[in-house]
Amino acid sequence: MDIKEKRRLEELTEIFKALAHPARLWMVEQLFEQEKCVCEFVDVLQLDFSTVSKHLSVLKHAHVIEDEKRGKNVYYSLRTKCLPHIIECLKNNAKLEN
Amino acid sequence: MDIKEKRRLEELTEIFKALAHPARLWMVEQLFEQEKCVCEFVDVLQLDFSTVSKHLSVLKHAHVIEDEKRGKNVYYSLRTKCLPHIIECLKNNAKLEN
DNA sequence: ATAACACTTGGTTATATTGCCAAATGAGAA
DNA sequence: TTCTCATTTGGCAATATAACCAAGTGTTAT
Repeated sequence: MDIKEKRRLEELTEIFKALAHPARLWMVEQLFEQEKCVCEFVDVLQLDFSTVSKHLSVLKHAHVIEDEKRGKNVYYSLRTKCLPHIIECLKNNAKLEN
Repeated sequence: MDIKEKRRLEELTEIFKALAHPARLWMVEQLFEQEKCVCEFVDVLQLDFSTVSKHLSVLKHAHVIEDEKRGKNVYYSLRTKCLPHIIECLKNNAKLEN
């Protein structure tokens, strides 16, 4: 396995890592429909503001979401457009297993 | 967020967690074409036999792969058939980013 | 300018993950 | 039966991740 292949795997892995947390996955799903600001997540998740912010940062670094500051708020939106489809695939797969 | 929704998120998260490691992701990709036994992975990954076995166990618990013992060997094969498609989606997405 | 607001960043502790080694298992060969 | 061979399991140390609190940043309101 060469260095380029290792890099490819690490980049892909970073996306899966970003999605591998219930709070992050939930936030990503919330963004399927429309953008949200950080405070909207904090209320529902019952996590510290800093914790939610860090989770969003992980998703942003993996290029799954992107942010835009407008006024006092930072709005996050979905960047990886195929994610709704991916989650649908996995959900259907899970059904077959039971 | 109710208990059922939490469970759904955790199950989905388990799949992403399983894929969130370079060695595991690589092994899964190797299974796109055909089944493999554990020793075939060990040689290339340069990891301990026990380590590879544990990685495969994680993927198996997430229902991403399945195993079948035949003779002296254990053969692993892909169970989540949509994975090649999913990885293709993410790869294309990454391209747009650069 | 100063205060309030919506975040982000730094630091710390608790918990989870990963890797190796050594020992256990289970099937086929001798 | 006893001996390999292929793999799994248990245990431990190193590293990574996740949560909170406190402090910092940048923007808007007063």
